[in-house]
Amino acid sequence: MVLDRSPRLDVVFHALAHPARRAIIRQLSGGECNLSELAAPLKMTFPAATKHVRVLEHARLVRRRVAGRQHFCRLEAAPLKEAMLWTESFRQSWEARFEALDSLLDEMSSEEPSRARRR
Amino acid sequence: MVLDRSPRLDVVFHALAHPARRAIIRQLSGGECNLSELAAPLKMTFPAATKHVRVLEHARLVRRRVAGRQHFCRLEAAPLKEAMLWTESFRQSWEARFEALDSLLDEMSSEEPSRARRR
DNA sequence: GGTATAGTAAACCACATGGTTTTAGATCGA
DNA sequence: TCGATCTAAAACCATGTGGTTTACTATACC
Repeated sequence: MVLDRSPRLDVVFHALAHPARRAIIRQLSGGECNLSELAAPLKMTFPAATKHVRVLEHARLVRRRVAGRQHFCRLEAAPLKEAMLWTESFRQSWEARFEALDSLLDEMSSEEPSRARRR
Repeated sequence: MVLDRSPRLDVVFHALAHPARRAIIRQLSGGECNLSELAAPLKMTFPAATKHVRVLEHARLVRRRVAGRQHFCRLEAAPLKEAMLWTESFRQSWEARFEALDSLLDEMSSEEPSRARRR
């Protein structure tokens, strides 16, 4: 059972609530990147971008590996899974309204992984 | 395809990032409630609680129906579905790390709806 | 009509968030 | 060693968030 009163869910959902952080997650889903690579596509200064990475780390959605002067980041799926479980816990009571979800997910699953990427 | 740069995802994830608002959603998953019923279990003043309801309305997660002096609220599944679709868009690239999710979801689906409620 | 009830609105407060600029430190390569 | 590169850290600022108290409006009930 996933509890509503969960500080972890607080920070995970908050981390997902900013487009720049979702873009970072999207980019990291293609593989490890260092901070400069992550900051480059974002329309903000480097310090601002690294602050967003810190928020993602705090939510344990991103893990950092230091190699010399470069800091490589990679995704961590577990917290996202926890967030999905919370959402999924309503499936029973919302079954009728969720009826179209399964077919949509099936569509996406049948797509090529590369087609599922954006930009 | 679900875009990272989506104001709707911003407000939906932000709405989900507070335990009081998740508790409201949880309560509404059991059926329509008026504002007093929603505010009662929350450890805050009534105006604070109704502000949270407004945030949920702004995210279109909650719809309001006015009947006399009472305002009844009910859940709206669509935005939550959109949030789940964004998360699901990583399933392909994270397949290995998501491997345990399906079985967990199956477990939950086999539970009674009433057992899936909390508190 | 008068009173209790359901909810709104506004003013206010402390603190968090998201951004900037500037300064500084560590490491790599020539 | 020296300069370029990668990142951190700090100070600062505007705005947003989450909460309160107080005052008000509108509806229901006796």
